[in-house]
Amino acid sequence: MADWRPTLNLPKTSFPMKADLAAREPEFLSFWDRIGIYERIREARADAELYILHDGPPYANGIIHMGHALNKVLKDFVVKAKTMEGFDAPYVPGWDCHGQPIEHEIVKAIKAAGEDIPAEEVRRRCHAFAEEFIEKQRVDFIRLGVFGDWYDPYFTMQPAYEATVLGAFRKMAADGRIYRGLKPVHWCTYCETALADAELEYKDIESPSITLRFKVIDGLDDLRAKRDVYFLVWTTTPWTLPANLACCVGAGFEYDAYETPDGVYVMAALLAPIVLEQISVKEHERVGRFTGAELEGVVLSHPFIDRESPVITADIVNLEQGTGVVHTAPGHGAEDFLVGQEKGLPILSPLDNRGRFTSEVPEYEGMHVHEADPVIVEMLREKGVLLHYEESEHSYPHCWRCGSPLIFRATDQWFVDVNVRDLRKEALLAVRDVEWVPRWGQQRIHGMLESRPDWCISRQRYWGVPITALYCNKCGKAYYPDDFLGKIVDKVAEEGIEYWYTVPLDELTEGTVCAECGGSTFAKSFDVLDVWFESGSSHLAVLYQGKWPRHRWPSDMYLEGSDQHRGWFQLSLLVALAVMGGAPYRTVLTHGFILDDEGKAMHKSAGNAIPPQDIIDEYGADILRLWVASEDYRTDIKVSFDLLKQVSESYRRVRNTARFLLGNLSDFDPIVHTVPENEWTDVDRYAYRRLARTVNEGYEAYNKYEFHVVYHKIHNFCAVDLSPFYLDVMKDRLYAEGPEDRRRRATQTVFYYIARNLAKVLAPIVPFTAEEIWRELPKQADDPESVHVTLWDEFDVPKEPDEMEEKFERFLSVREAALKAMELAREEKVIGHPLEATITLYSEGELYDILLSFAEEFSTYFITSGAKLEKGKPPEGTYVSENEPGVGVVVEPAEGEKCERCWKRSTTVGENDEYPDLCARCVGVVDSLKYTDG
RNA sequence: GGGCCUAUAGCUCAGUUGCGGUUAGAGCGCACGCCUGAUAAGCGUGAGGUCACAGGUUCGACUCCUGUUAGGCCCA
Repeated sequence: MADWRPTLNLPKTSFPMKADLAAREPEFLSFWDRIGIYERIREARADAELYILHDGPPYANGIIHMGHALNKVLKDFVVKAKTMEGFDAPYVPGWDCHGQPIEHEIVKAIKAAGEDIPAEEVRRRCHAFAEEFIEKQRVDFIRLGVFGDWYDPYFTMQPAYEATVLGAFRKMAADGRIYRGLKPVHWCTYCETALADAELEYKDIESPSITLRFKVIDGLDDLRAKRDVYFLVWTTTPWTLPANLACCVGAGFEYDAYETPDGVYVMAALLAPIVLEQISVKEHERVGRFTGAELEGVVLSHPFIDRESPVITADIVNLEQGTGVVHTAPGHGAEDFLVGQEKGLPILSPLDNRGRFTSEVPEYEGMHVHEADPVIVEMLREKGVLLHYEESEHSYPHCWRCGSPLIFRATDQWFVDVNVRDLRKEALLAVRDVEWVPRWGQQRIHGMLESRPDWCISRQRYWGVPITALYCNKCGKAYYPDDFLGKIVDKVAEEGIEYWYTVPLDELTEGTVCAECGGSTFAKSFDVLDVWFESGSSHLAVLYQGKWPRHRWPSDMYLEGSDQHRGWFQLSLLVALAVMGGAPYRTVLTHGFILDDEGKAMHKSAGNAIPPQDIIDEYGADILRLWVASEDYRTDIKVSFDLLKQVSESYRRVRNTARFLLGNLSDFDPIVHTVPENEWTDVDRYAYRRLARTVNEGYEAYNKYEFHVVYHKIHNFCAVDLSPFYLDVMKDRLYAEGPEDRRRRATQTVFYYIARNLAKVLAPIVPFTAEEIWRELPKQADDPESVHVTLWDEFDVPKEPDEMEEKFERFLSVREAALKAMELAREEKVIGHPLEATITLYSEGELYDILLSFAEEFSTYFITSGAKLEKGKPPEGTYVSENEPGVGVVVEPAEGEKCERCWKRSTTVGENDEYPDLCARCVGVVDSLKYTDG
């Protein structure tokens, strides 16, 4: 029997079925590097409108995790999509370099080695540390297929950047937004230094837990008419009592007043039974009930100092323990401080650096706070205000260096006043003009801004941009006039922050006189700026400063995790409003966090983290990216190897679809063989329309940043329209007709459009695979080397499905019935392969007319050897369609013999003497090949 | 404890313009079958859902309201 295979046009391509992405992707990376893809795109879009996605800098202290990967991939989706939409979308990646975590690592290592290192060397090591991780992260980000200015990124430790940060500080100072004030910080009285949160070690300690009474001296007149009235207050830190300035109640809680033999006691209603028991009061009678809000304004007297302590409402009160009345010392607690700020309380912190009471508390002057608790408790007992005492164990912060218990102590700090020039109000307004994706982002940041206190911008650390002020040695007043700061900004721009540390003091202070006291000697400030102040200035350094060409202020988009509503989004906004008078972004897009497959947050410490590198090694960056695209990032998203496996199955479907298209284009040259649309067959037109809709809807979804919609559209197009229908049905035409058959060329034309546009619409999501498809694709004259330089093609299609589509959808529904009928026939062993069958469809009415227009191609669309349409009701016992009532399908074995070339059954097989095993069509084709092949 | 958010088949998502209306859809995976000219592919058929739970509004709720549960981010 002759082998007819050589006479068929079977698919031929070097595009492999197996992606082997882990191995192949690096080849594309070096290709992109070789052609300078980023610059290539810049050149191609030189005259295009700008679109600026400004990169939020990741912190340079570790290798990347899934959160980084998610964030950078989403950014890359936006940048690549905008680029293909026609914008010039430069992307300058950045890194956040200063700050406590890096300093902590370095200092820890120094400590472990027992070294004694000057601050200058600490900074040098921090610098090197940051550089090391920038390089590691850079390599990993590039590996993800992210395009950007990787050879010229921004770092917050670049001198120009540091100068920009100081410039922002200078501008705010000039506008009177900066002030110095007191704020409590964790303080070690032995090391005499402030500690950052990460330097705290929590240990359980025993401490006194006391309940005492504060006498009411104003308010609650009715009750006081008869008896003395007291509020019961609970605390575990008696030593902070000298700094008490208020007592807090919860506005919404209920408070009861109880008459007792010792006076009237006020406490939270819910806690009263426990408290009364504790203080051993057996006789009591409720004589009043108030809400916390009603108690605001009552004035208490301090139990042992001649001072008033007003009752105020605050949401720091809880009813888990104590009395529902909270002793409040704004100088000694973070919550107390915030309450104090809100209610306008002063800040009192009568302690010196070594933790000893100052002359502000004459009774205990010189006493160390760690000795004060028992002394104060004893005094309270003597005065008769102590109602209950016990020891209790609880978790308390200790110094990571010396291990001693810490205190909260108010210290001088630098602040940005959020009320000067209505900064906070401006922010609340600005937020309304920004597009938030998803929408609720606006509510979230608005809520945070509403309650935001002044911004404390100073830190007592080594590794950061110094607050370049002087302090008068005589009066302590800070000196930082505009011209002084201006000179320093210029120097830092050249030399970096080391300038400040190394410049001789004389050079700075020459001829300077303190405006406050006339003093002429000064000391340098060694506070550094909050790193949020630095990263919050990135828009100035990157967009405005002019170092990066083709940038402008403000940006079009900020894109970060939803935690940044409090962080970068908010602080960038404050800096931008203060310095530039507007928001630094037009759109803010936020994504959720990464969860494991059980929906639990992914943390290295929880042991459920999957490093991006593992995914790349096993599946490749395109799979990781496709996973990102498959999920709706607006909520938190899960990742697991099972999930990735699922994504890679979907990937294979799309890849194989592309491969099939490419395989059937091996003899197609678009310049020579393109067939105009008016010569296409109906199914080609329908397939092309499906392509047009998929692509247009895909671009629309890109525009709305709904990448999961793009993913599902493309996948559905491949898995519903193409593979099981158009591609399957066209095989006979492509394989068995002569190469130059006009209808075959028409289908190839559509295949070509599909493959080409599939590559384009896929490009932002799977840049490697899209490039691989593009490379295999027959080229047109002015096609660029890389798909990423191309522009998307918009398709002109009617908004609503037109008659052609509607008829086709209807036909496809009938086709389902035909397939079902064939499945039943297969079960009954009437047929095996569809080509062994012939089909008769019964229909009437309007549907008959529709089907009639498809009847000529029935056997093509059903992939059977024969098919015909009959008007009228189906005979008894025929399979009837579920979706299309009245449509019946009869499946019978096809007549004739199997053609050995095209495998269809035909009564024409055997008619030709020269080719007795071929059908008439194939005889014709083979005959014509004889002449063309010579 | 507070603010913001999430919850539809085993999995990923739709569910018709931020505003209620027949039997809640698709793909993947799974099971079974076909093919062996897309072959570590392709085709077909099928089984999977109390729309987290509980109330309420309504003629009617996946959709609106309240509460609960579970989870996330931020804060305390």
